[in-house]
Order: sequence, then structure tokens, then C-alpha cells
Amino acid sequence: MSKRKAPSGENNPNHDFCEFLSELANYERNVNRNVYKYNAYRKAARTLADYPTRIKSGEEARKLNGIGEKIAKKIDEYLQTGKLKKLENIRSDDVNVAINELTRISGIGPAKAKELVDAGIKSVNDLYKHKDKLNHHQLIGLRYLEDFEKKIPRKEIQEIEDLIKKEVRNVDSEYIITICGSYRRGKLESGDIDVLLTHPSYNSSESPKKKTKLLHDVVKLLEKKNIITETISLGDTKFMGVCKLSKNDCFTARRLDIRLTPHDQYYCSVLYFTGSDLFNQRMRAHAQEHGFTLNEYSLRKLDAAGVPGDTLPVSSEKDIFKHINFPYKKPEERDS
DNA sequence: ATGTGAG
DNA sequence: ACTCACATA
Repeated sequence: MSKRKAPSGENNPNHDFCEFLSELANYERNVNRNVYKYNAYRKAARTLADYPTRIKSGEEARKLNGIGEKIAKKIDEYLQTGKLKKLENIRSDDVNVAINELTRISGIGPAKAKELVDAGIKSVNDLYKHKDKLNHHQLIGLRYLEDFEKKIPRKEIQEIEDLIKKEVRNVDSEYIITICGSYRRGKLESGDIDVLLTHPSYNSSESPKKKTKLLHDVVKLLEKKNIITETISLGDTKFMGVCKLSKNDCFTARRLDIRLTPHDQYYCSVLYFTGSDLFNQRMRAHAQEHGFTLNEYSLRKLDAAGVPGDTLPVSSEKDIFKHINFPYKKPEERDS
């Protein structure tokens, strides 16, 4: 789940068009490394996803933003034959197949995958023989490929949450910890564990000295307690790595991210990282319409010229909803 | 420093 | 949009 999937609208009348456009988009990005075509297909897919009724012809689609002659033709072909010749070719293109397999590994994106395929490395199996071509992140991705593709049961995240909170607060009871993502939205399983961390002593105006220690101390502690087992990357504000419920091998390795945010920005961050992506998009649009700008860090009023002013005081998620006059939604209600 | 890739 | 790793200058 750590890899982004296409923003395809679920229950819209043009869902199947969106699907094939997004598959074409990925092909252009991954295999041909053509971001312009990639963006063009994505834009067309977005347009169709927002279109309220079923498209009946290429001609009808042609009138829409981002859809020109070529895509209109594909829509006609798809409507008439139920498939796309180009897509059939792509699906049987072994370079495409190889790239899609290699990008399953955390740390391998389209560029690295292409590089590997060009060097004759075309499968996960081949990778074991060419570990010298991989960096630290990718080696971990390869080692834990099986584990990382497994969903994490809610119960397990709950246990990890309790464990992390207990150990961290035992050292400094003022740390504030929230696990965000789909877990916070009440889902029964998640792709990874996204921990948000803050401390009342750390504000956005603060010296940059303090933060360095705050995150690093937590990471060190969780390593000592054998909760964190691997570090993929560690900066002053973001940790990416691996955790296990116990040091025994019988537990699955899980992707764990910890981000440290200033206390005064905490609730904007919690809101943002709880998602869903679609909900965030909707909420930001609403904020815009009511003369505000909302991001991961702050909520600010826009002046007449649309320039952001002072940051509004926020000491809970509800404050944010209240400020922009958006009906409060519990995390469980934020799937769309 | 700066750019690129990845999440 | 932004953070971190890594390569290259």
C-alpha cells in the first residue's frame, strides 16, 4: 500500500475509460519515460471521472477538456470492440511486464526499473543475483517484499500503537502520538503504519536544534526496544523504516513512518495524514471557496487579492472544520 | 549546490 | 508539496 495507485473514481459511469487511460498513462511514464503523454492521459482520465453521464461516442468525449482526436478514437475503438489494440500490445510487452514487476519493490520506481531492465535484469528473481545494483532502501524492499505486500490487521497496529506510546511516554510523558492514515479512519487493515509525533516544547518558531533530538531520541528508543528493526532513511523530521511486533521471526515486518511536526501545526498535519486523499481534496476546495487556504501546516485566511494572511489558531481538528464552516466529519467518515 | 528518484 | 538519499559537479 505504500505505493500510490491511480486516482480512479470508483462509481462513476465512465469508470472503464478511466481505467484504460490510467493504464496507458503508466505505460508512457514507466516504459517510454514520457511525462507529457503520461500527464495527458491522466488529465483525460480525470475529466472523464468528473463527467456525470456515460460517454456514448468519441465525438461526445472530444468536446471535453483534455480529450483530443487520439483519445477520442480510442474511446470509439473501445466502445465498438470492447478492447484496445494498443492496450493488448502493452500488456504483452515484456519490458512493460518486467518494469511492473520490479516496481513492486519499495525504493524501485519507474526510472530504476527501466535501468535494471536495460541491464538485462527483468524479474525479482534476477534481482537476487544482482544485489550490487541496489541501494540500502531497495535492498530492504527486496528482503521484505513478501511482508510489505501483506496488509496489516487493525489489531496488530493497535498493539504497536500501545507499545510505542507506552515506551515513548515512559521516557517523556509529554510526547503526543497519533497513528494516522487508513488506520485512523477505522479500516480493518492498512498498508503501512503512519505515526505522527509532536511535543509541546517544539513549535514552528523554535530553534532547529530541538527537533533534531526529538525524533532521533524516539527512533533510538524504539530500536533499543526491538520495535524498530530497520532504518530506510532518517532525517530531522522524518523516519522511514521497518518495525516488528516482537523480535521473534514469526512476526511480519511492517513499513513504519514517523514524522515529527511542530506542536502548533500538529492538527493540520493530523488532518492531512488521516486523509483520504479524496477527502483532503474536497476539504481544501471547500476552504478555497470560503476564502481560506489549508495545507499540511496551517489554515490561513485569504485577503481580497487571494494572498494568504496570518495563520489561524488551531488546537484541534474540529477547530479547522469550524473555521471554514465545513460540517465536522469523524475520521471514519472521511473516505470520500 | 543542484538535480533526480522515490515515497 | 515536501523530505530524504544519492549521484554529480
